[in-house]
Amino acid sequence: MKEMLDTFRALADETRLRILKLLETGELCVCDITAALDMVQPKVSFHLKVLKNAGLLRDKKCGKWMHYELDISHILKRIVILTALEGIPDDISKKDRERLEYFLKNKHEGAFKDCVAPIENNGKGTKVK
Amino acid sequence: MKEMLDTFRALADETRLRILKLLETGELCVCDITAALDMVQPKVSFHLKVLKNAGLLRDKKCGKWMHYELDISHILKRIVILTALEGIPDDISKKDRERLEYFLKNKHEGAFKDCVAPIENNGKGTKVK
DNA sequence: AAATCATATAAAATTTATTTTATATATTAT
DNA sequence: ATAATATATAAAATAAATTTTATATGATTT
Repeated sequence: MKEMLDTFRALADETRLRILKLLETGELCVCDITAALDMVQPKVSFHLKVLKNAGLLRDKKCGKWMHYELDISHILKRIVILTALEGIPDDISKKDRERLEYFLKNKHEGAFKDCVAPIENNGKGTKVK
Repeated sequence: MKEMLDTFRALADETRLRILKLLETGELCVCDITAALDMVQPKVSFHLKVLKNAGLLRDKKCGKWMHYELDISHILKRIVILTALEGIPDDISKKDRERLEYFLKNKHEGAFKDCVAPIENNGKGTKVK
């Protein structure tokens, strides 16, 4: 039951649903998401951590950036995620995506160049070194 | 998004998942659920209200009893409910059901005799008279 | 090597959710 | 009519989650 609860708790927040929606089309770094949602960075990091601990996201280090992406390894989680994404109306997620596109245009080049292997998630929010 | 969030928030609680699991096999009154979960009645009423406001339950008055049952009218909700129920391990829900069976055996007869039509749910927790 | 950038985390402040306790209302039983 | 039962709700107490603010760490650029 614990894992189930973590999943539902992770999905029970507007900010986190918006993050999942943004990641629908592929991985993004924290600053991308921060720009898209127009929020302060520690807040975004907090929510990313909740999603990661629930097993809904995976992260990987890319130079000084940390990339996050959906983890749809379990069919159960996938159903829940898709159900969640289905319910997000266009007017909110559209604005998020517009801010993201604008940010990406002005973003310094050289990003994405030296990504390392995904960091394993031990389910407790602490990285395995 | 509001409705989606209400649904996930409603599912993000162990007590409420246990209630949904109990209602899987049919409607029950508040005292049945209270006995099964071994909790105080106002607590159970509180959680029933959360579930009802999220549109996951319907209620109907049966004499002095108030019966609650799953509302699986929307396919989306149904998927989420089923996903939730799937994840509840047997050892917890089995105990709940044992207490329920015991309570039902000793319950005064005459229940279920004069149920009235389901009370309409306006989505805000207040009954439509 | 110093400055800058991206991110995480810790602590405090705030908000939201849950639980408890007491009580009110309606229904049924005596 | 009175007592007992089933439930809801309100208020207070408690607990949990979120947000803010400040700061630390590691990577990159200059």
